[in-house]
Amino acid sequence: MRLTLSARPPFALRAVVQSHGWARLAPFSFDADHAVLTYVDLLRTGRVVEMVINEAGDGVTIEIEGGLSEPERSEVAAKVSWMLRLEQDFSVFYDLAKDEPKLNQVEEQAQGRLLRCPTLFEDVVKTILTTNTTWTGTIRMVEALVSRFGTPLHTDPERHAFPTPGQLATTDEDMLRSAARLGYRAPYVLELARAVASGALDLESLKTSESPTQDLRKRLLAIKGVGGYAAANLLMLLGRHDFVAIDSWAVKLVSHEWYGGAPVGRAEVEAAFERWRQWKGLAYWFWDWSYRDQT
DNA sequence: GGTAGACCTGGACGC
DNA sequence: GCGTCCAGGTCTACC
Repeated sequence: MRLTLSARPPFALRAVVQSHGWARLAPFSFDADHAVLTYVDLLRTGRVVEMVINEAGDGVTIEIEGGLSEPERSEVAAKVSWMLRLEQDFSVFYDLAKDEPKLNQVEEQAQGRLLRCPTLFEDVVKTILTTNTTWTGTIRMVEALVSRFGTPLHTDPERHAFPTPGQLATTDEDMLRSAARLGYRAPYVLELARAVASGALDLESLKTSESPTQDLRKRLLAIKGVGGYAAANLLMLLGRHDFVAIDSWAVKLVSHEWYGGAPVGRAEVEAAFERWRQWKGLAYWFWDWSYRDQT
């Protein structure tokens, strides 16, 4: 079965996929040669499907093996639209970026959309697994979580959907430490999964919340394992770009760009992008750091 | 509000 | 092959 979805222009699937590393984390995969994004998902009906997403016309097509019921079609369309931010409008950011040489490429290259997972739960777990580790460590931990706890794809049992909060809630800390090698992050992921599974934490409601960004930030910071860096990243995924996700790399880049390599702190990173106000997160994200491979 | 130390893993390095 | 050191954010305890 094939679904077709249109996107608000400008749109480029490759730009969304390459916006950050999520496409390299299971159950995503990306065929760079053919620009095909795939994602294995557990639908509400209990069926596991592989979404094969291609750019086509002014949007994307989604191919799924076999037929889909009408509720399943609606669910797939809504999830892909959310994951790729097909409807998001970046025109204000593009107008601001036109006069900045380090950002004037963003509209032409259709940058602005950041790939995200279908649930905020999955985005939060993955973000926690990016903290205090290397990128290869994150890939390894996510792969272990998915393969060990996720529901397998019927047509390819080697591939699995991302585990639901309920699936993770029934495990224990020792299992997360030994089977997925999450280390000290294990209790954070377990506590989050149990809170969401029990209904004590309605994480998904944040996706449509109209609360001020500061309020959303406070709610994210209340999650164990989510600090300033993780909260800023998650706000970006929620479409709120008011904060820069300051990690050691951000500090290094800002030091090199504005301070001649001298040591700087969080305040200097914030100050460097202050003029971009509600777009400062995106301005940092898509700043032309082309010299960085030399740093 | 600011700071120090612990948390855990894997990679780099020296022997 | 083994041991040591280090990088990576967040939490807790303490001032």
